[in-house]
Amino acid sequence: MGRQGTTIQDVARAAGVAASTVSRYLNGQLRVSPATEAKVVAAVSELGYVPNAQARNLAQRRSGVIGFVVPEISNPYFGQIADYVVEAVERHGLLVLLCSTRSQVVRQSSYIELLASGAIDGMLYLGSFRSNDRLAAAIRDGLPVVVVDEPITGLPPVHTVVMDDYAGGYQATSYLVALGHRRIAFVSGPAELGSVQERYRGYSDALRKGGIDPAGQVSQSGSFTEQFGMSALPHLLAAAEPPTAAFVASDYIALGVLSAAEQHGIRVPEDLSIVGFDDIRFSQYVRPRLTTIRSPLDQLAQVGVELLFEQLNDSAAKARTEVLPVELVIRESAVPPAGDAG
Amino acid sequence: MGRQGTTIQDVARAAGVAASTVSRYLNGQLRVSPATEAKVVAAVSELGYVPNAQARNLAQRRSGVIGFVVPEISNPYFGQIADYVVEAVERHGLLVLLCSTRSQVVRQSSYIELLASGAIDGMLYLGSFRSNDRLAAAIRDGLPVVVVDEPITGLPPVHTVVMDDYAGGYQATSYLVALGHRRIAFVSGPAELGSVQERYRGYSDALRKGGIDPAGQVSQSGSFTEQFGMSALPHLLAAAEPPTAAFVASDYIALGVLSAAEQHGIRVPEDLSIVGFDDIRFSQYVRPRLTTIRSPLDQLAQVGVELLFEQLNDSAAKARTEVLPVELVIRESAVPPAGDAG
DNA sequence: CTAGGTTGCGCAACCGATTCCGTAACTGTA
DNA sequence: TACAGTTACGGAATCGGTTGCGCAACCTAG
Repeated sequence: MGRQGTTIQDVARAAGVAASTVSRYLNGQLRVSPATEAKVVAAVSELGYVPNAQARNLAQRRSGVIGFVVPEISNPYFGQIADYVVEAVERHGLLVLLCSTRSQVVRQSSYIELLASGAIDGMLYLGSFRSNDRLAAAIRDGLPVVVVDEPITGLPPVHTVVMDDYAGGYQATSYLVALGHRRIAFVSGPAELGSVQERYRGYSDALRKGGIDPAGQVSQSGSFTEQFGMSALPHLLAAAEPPTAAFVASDYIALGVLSAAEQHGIRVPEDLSIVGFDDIRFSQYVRPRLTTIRSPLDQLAQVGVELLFEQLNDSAAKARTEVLPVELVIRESAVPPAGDAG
Repeated sequence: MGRQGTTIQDVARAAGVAASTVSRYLNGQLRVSPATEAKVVAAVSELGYVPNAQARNLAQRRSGVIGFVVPEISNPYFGQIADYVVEAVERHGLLVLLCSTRSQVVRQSSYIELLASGAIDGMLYLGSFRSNDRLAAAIRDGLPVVVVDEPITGLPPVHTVVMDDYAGGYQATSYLVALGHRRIAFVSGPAELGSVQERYRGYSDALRKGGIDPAGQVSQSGSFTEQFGMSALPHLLAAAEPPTAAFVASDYIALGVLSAAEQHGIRVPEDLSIVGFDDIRFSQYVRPRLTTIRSPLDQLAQVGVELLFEQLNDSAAKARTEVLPVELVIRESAVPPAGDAG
């Protein structure tokens, strides 16, 4: 596999031709005589020659590989996006290298540096931090980059693809308001994230539209984990007037809330209605099945990859932002409040 | 970021020294005079120099990167392993590049070739096929490889880490037998996989130990998906004497079975007891909570990485196989059969 | 039969680092 | 003061490919 040093020179020697001939023939840039072709083919297969990708990349200044940086590949939400990205990129004939930074800035920077220093032709970036200097530097140096799912600040203009978090928040909350709820909690991930803020804006606007003051509602923000969901529920219950519904802007958190509710003897949806966000794969397997906002992960990946290739082909393309529509999926976890005809 | 050609030569020129001096200084292999140091440091930071990884790898014949090839990164089971691998490798100071082949042989080969041709120092491989020629070739060429989770045939001797699938099958089935079940179905993934076969062996032996003939039981094999689980349930019910329990050797499949059971009006565990396999993150959020076999993913990753570094440090180390113990986790999805005192 | 245009292929420079080898300047000892 | 032993650094080869340029040998047309 090229590791033990079967080089193009070895092949050339074995075939009795020049290395340049082997190279050009292998890259289809040269028609050779049948005799030469036979000798080269024989030498290649006999020696088991595979070109060294590093050397090729170095000489060609391209690699045929796209990098995708992601906070935590074990999170199925990101994992799903990753596979969609892989699929979309491979349709273009390139390969994808995935980097899981496990949400550590220092790792993020290491991986960005690794990828940006010649290993890839372009990068998709999904970050869980507001900004990243290394990323900014890579973009300034001309690396084609598309930011997906979570907007990043402090960057040169860059293609961006995000979900319509505002609309999602608005739809979810409007639905609860329409069911008759007046005390609707907001539970979500890190408050500093742009996506969380947008969901909250949507939530607030929907509340106001229904004549409800957002300021009077209980609101919790933490991390996108079941654990946080479990710890958030008691805070909701502790309110003077506990909410009858919650917009839990992440299905993972919602899973935790569901689990904690059962432990606390709170029935969902009878005592507490819940609308989630993302429609992860498992939302339809929990009981009650989760009413949630569906984020189009496949589109996120596809559009992101398209924008990246656009940039690859025309590096002067000016940066733009695509906002993907989301959709309310009605299942069983939200109903009219108790004592209400709905 | 090295993309627009800030080379070590540029730095050398700006600092008024030779490229070799810059290189040695940057790699800490040379003490330089304070004056030189100052000039180099200034030049590096002013030009924003970052070494080209390809060139470095080429010259050093090492990359500081480990590759991990996985069938489907969107599958949280694999995603979880991936993050554990990343963590373990990073403790050694190296980085990890992930490749999701989406279970296609041709992709697998592409990625193996990409990685093996100089991009990485070693590889962890998790395959969903019985064998892979490219992998075999890479190993023969001296690439350090550790096979994890699923044994692969047709390979040169290679370090391998797997779960104790046999013991898992045995424990799960013994538990059901002990509860009083006599008709216990077996449902699992691709029959050609070694892990599935081992689980079946454990299942059969436990049955025989309980005086039950495995041949008389209904058995279904398909893919590791919820969909397959949903389609498998009707086949169990169609039997002349439907089973009162099922050993579903994958939690994903079990989720599907659970879902289908509800649609068919079958109560779990009252009408049908279920024991799963893997203890995925969501097994505790479904209702009933899944009784299952816990696979130690963290250990799988750790041991795999240790074996890999062992090989990296001593390429003559002889291949060995580690089998990791699994554990029965008792929750709610399995109870004694109806009309039985237990 | 020769001028001009292919076709097939080799030579050598180059991609951007690392590293072996060598040398000038400096330091310490006799 | 001369000599050996550092110390600081430069030159050039090398890693394994790609590619611009050039040159025979062959083919076609006049």
